[in-house]
Amino acid sequence: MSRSSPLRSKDERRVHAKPRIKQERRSAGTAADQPRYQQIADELIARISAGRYPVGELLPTEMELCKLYGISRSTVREALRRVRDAGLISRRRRTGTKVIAQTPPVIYRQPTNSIRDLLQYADETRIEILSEKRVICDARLAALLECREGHAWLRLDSLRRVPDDPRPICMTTSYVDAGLPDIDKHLESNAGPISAMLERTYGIRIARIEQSIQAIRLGKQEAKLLRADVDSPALRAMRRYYREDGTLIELSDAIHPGDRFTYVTSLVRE
Amino acid sequence: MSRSSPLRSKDERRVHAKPRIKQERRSAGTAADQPRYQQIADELIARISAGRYPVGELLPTEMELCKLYGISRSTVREALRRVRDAGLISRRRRTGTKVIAQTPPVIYRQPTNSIRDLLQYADETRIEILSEKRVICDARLAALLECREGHAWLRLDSLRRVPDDPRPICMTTSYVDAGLPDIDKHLESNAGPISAMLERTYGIRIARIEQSIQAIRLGKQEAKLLRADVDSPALRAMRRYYREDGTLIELSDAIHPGDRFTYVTSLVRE
DNA sequence: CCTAAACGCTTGTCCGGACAATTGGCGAGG
DNA sequence: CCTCGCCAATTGTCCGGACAAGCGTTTAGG
Repeated sequence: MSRSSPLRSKDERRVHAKPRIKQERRSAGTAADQPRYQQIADELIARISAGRYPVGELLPTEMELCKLYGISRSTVREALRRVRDAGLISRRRRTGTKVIAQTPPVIYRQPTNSIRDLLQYADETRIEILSEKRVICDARLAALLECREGHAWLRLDSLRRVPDDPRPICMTTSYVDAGLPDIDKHLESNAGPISAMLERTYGIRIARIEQSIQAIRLGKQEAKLLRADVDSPALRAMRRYYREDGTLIELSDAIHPGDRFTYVTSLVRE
Repeated sequence: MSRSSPLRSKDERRVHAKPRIKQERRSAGTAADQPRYQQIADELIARISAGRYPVGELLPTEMELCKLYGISRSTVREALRRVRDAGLISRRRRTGTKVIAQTPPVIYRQPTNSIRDLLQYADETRIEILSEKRVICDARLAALLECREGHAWLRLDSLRRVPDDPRPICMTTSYVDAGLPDIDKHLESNAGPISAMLERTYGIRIARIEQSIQAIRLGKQEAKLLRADVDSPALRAMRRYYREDGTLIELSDAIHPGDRFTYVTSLVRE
């Protein structure tokens, strides 16, 4: 591909050239009934994938690609946009277009439309608040909540039930930053996930959630609260909710009896 | 906003108008030091969010937006592209631009760059195959593997260890479709995740993964294999791997002793 | 009344051009 | 030798125009 196809003459360009090109492609058997920019994008992706443009190197500049393929800069840019959206290149003014990956990164998306989905509580579950109190971090709690000693949090203990079953499906200990105004009142009147309430009420944007799931053995008190057997297995899901700036805004620690709860996720490839 | 600002005159347009606009915005305190298309996109999103353009209704056509904001069609299209990428509108020729959602869907993405991340096995773990045999589905297995009775699968039992610890971190039972040519040989010589091998070797594209996690009690045999206590809690992670057409291509059922494994996920808001 | 062709509206594709913003690199001056 | 300012290269933004493609709608014909 070292030959540089010359720019088409003005007359050729004046009439929309795409149909002619498509005809060519069709007759050549390539059968690319796609817009030109998509063809270019596919070709660039193929070349990167083949190592023709190695990772770390620069792609030809936009103008060079224009000449190379005999197309306008808009079309080149549209193609490069696709390649960029595929995660293969990054672009910077003056520097140019750098190849950053050889193959599109495999990304599985968790189609979580709400934090509700993450928590997997059906709408009909109900929450029963056991206690709500203000706590000041000692060293241990400060480590858990990633703050300095002395910081104040609101601790909420609760049970969650489904209708018509006296046995709770989980017990949860939640910590919310006590610095939020009227947070105690809002917590009491809140029905759904705390994180959703925080977003709604305070305009906080939860940018990241870290979740860790573990199998544990139920202790005596937990078993009693959950109406389960002592030493029976349980699922412990600890979730940390972070703001955009990386500060922790909420932590919840939920314990589910093993026979009453299964955590299900679905990952869809992008 | 019923007044239709007239298109700027040719002279005004000849000199790039953006700086002037930015100046206006700045002096107005709106402080939108952003490209024009982004401003338009933000405004459209705000209006949709406010119900000014209700869900199900049509947005003004591109040409109408051109006149409304006094900008070119390219800029309008760039703005609409953003709004579409935000998931608020869908566009169709002749029909126009339809509002399909009032607020951007909250999407948390699990930045899983490989199935390795999902499995959370560090690179240094090693697999020890216990047995590998061909099985024919009876009714129970057919239900588990979502196939008809009589279908053949390859069943693989294995342990996974970290170096310098005789206690395995998990035992896994995997089922792979036996219809794949030479699958038994490929399984034996395979080191990493089976799903990755399937993609590599057979060009299979795994489109979806369903994962369910549960807390269970270790049985006698499992405890012995895992060198853990009988009745101690364990995490059971069952994963089903599906192809594009929805057929199951692999199932793996992993059991981790509760004290040796924590399942961690990180969700990042888009 | 029904069907099919023609029409025209709206988005999609592509062009060529102009200037802005950013930034790596070079050269002048200290 | 180092620093600062200028230059030039490259991508970003925006314009105006032309035609294509797809598809409701209308209309002509049966």
